[in-house]
Amino acid sequence: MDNHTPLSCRHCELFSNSSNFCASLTPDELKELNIVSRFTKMKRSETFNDESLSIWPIVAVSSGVISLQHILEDGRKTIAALFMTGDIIDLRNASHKNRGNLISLKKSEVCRLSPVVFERIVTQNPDAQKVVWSNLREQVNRAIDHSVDLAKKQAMEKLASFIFECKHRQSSLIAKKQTVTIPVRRIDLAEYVGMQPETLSRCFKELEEIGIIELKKPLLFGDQQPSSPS
Amino acid sequence: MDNHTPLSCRHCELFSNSSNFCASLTPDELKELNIVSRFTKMKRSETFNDESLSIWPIVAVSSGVISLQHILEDGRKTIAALFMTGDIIDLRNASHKNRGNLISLKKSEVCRLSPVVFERIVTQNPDAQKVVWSNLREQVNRAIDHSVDLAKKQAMEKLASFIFECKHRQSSLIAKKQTVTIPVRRIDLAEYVGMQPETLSRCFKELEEIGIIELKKPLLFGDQQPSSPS
DNA sequence: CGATTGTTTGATCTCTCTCAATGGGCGTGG
DNA sequence: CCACGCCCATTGAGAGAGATCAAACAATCG
Repeated sequence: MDNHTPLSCRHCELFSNSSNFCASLTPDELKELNIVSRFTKMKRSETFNDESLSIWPIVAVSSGVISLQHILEDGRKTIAALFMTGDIIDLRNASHKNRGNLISLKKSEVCRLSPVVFERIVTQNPDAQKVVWSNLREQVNRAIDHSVDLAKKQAMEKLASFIFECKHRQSSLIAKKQTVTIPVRRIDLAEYVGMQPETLSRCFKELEEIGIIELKKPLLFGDQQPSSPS
Repeated sequence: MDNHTPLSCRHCELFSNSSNFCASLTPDELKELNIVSRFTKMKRSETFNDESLSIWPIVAVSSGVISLQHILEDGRKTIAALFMTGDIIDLRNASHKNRGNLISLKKSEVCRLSPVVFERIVTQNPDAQKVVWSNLREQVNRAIDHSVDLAKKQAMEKLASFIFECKHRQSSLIAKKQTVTIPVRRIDLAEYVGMQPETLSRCFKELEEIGIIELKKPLLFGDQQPSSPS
């Protein structure tokens, strides 16, 4: 029965989780899309090059974290958005000027989709359309919420917001435990929330001293148990 | 020949400008949508109330500026996004917690659309679908760009970015002149770019002293002639 | 196991926020 | 149409939060 499923899709989160795009496709559509797509594993700091993006401007994130980075003239870097499992990155509109770079922040799996077939399927299949649109609106909301966080003056508030953003994104996957995994490095987090790594470190330290959170030892992609501030 | 066009649509920007949503509809679709929609004029600081938004979570902006404001517990206000002519605000996903308030920043005209009919038309009509989808992606990009601007440390850079954002949004409408109209008040602008009105005022002053820009006298919704910094 | 990269801590500086006060524009009401 | 009042914009002086610089420590990767 599973013979219809393309090999590279069998273990993919996007296919096996019903709320994701590929799970909403018919077997034929899935097969059709699979043929013109490229399933790719990425290491940390691996970047999508521009030629690849002009051919495949649509990227579905299967696992890991993909960042959209903007690099300013003077070398400052900013992580404008974070994409995680289930997100469909659509860079077709952004083609004009500095759209930024797509860079993986850890080991990730992505599927680069053919825009032609993708668009046809979305037009044909109402279920797929719903999923894509819902995800896109989700991205708008997240980006707007992120703007609000960045506009907030206090560094501590930004960090708290980020922790809750992580919790919110993970709540659908994991059971409701008091642990939040921060899936990126301190430096990346700092660039995402628009502050310096040093300041971020001080905030973590302060939160831990007050007793609001507790940091796991390995600290690399560490976990935390926050109660509810703000 | 124009008898098929609903009265309230005849002079609406969304109908008369081909790049907008209503212009992509068939006469029948337009009529159908018009019946279940509410064309509304809004004054400055007028707010969409929650009941209205739960019935009509989709708002098309015909003219003016609509802001999405988030109010924090301690009273600080943040303008998270600005919507202008052609934008289709879709708040269906945002229903969970604090989605913020939709507030008009000047005299505006909006059309509140029925989600049911809207969704059906978008599913049926590929042209309409393209327009809506494109606008949604545009909103994602704008929100992301805005995040980048907010993350930038320098106040001057934020202001410069905003001026160019205005220019970019107006370029499709007006001829290429060196004038940019800032469609909102100083206070609103300050809340949008995440700084204080005082700081903003100082930035304008400095830009003018350097000779980069020139402010029109009436200053209310004033114009400016920027050359190209950054 | 060494080299490299990331994280933390400390001290100093600077930009922006805050508070306060003045002046100008616009809308309201006469 | 004019006068009043309110809100917004501007300017100034002071303080605080975060940025920056520098260096030690921890962790990862080959």
